[in-house]
Amino acid sequence: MPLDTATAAVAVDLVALTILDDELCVRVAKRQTPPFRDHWALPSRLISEEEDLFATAELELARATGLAELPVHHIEQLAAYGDPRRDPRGRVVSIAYLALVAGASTWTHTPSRRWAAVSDLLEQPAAASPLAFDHREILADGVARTRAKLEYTPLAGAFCPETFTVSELRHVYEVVWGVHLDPRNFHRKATSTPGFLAPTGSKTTRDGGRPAELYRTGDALTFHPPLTRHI
Amino acid sequence: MPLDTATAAVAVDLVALTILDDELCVRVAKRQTPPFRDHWALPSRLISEEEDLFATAELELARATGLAELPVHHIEQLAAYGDPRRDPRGRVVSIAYLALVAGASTWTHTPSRRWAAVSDLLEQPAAASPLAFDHREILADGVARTRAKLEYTPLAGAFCPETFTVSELRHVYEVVWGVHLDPRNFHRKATSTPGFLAPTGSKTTRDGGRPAELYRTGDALTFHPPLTRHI
DNA sequence: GCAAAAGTGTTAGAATTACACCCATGC
DNA sequence: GCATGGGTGTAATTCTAACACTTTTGC
Repeated sequence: MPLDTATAAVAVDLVALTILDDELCVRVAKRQTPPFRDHWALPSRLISEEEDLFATAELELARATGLAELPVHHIEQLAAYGDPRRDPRGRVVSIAYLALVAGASTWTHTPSRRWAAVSDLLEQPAAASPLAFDHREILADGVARTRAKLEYTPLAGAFCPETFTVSELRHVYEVVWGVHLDPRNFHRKATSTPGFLAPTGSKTTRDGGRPAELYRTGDALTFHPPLTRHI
Repeated sequence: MPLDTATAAVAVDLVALTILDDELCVRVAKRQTPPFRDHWALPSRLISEEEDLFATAELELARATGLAELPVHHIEQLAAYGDPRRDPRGRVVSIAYLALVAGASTWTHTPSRRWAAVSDLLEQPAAASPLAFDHREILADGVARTRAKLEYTPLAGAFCPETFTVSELRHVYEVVWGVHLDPRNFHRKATSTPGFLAPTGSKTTRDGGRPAELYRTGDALTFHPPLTRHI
């Protein structure tokens, strides 16, 4: 089996999500060159000889967000996309990574890079998508994965600063799932699920009203029974 | 961005699972050539110019099982593996696919291809694994995915023939999860969860005792609340 | 009849849901 | 005081878990 046959360009594409102004947003870059010139695209980089896929995704996250220091974040592999015609220039297999980041803000916006509302990008049918290549499908997969994992993992904390209140965490769920959750029942569920939250002992009044306990993300990988987003 | 830079060999690796003699088994092939000569390896094929990743996995499943006609099965993408040193011959990025198949049997065994018990392959520590490359890790990921998806999808049916009884389905859960389930509660849960089972109207006595209803896999993609494997 | 597996009923406990209600701060 | 959000109590309902019991076949 000679290894110089059947090669392809291999890229890492990034679905970097954050929450901005009560909206789930994704980092996109405007394409400067054909194909899909002036369309928005997910941040992407070809793999180098030394880096593994995960490291490549970390590097691209740092570059794409344009922040000197990466904020709290979570990265995991999403899926591989390898349709022979997904890039008109040739065979490109992309490994998509899903990143959830906190601390994004609109002042990282430039004419060619921004946080775009996911709902705006996905509402168009695939044929009229403002996104280049198959990036609409990749984004949809990333959003679906995120919605699902909030049910049974403490991942929502990745959208919050280092320490956060139960309401701030609930707000993440409400934005990502697009639902309203009962604050009292959510509080009880979050604080009583082992490994969901780690108490810090501090409090804050930044949300107004009575001071709220501050937590860190807990160490559970998954929990049972899960939270439910189904009514 | 010239596309002829940074290419890699791209392969599809297959974690094909089945249930044989009350054991979860995976299809493996003995390597005839270095590296890892005489080790077992997951079925694998380099992508061709025309096929997409899913089609490549289907082709490899047909080849690896050696069956003229593929039995009932389910295939989904598992993950991509791209460590630069995972193959000593050069950079190979593998997209692993997970296949669950029914109707496997020991008469497809040859000296170089067989269904091997997953427990035997995973019980050794990684350093002493009988599996080549990073295939132990890929197999472990595939088994973990399978165990998880049995909780909230009707996927267990993919291990059964076209039509099957509730006990046969329960047997799949017991083997894959390595637990004992109460037949009466399982029966109630399976038959009352919408989309889990589709009645056929037929019965069978092949398991002995009172005739049992035969079902097909239902059309639900996921269900809530899930089955639980936690005690 | 007897063994074996299918399937139903029942009950205690756990989890979810929908609220009423009190608490601690800023103004 | 009063508005605001934080947090606890509680009762109705639903889900789970354990197991007694009945049904329908083969032998």
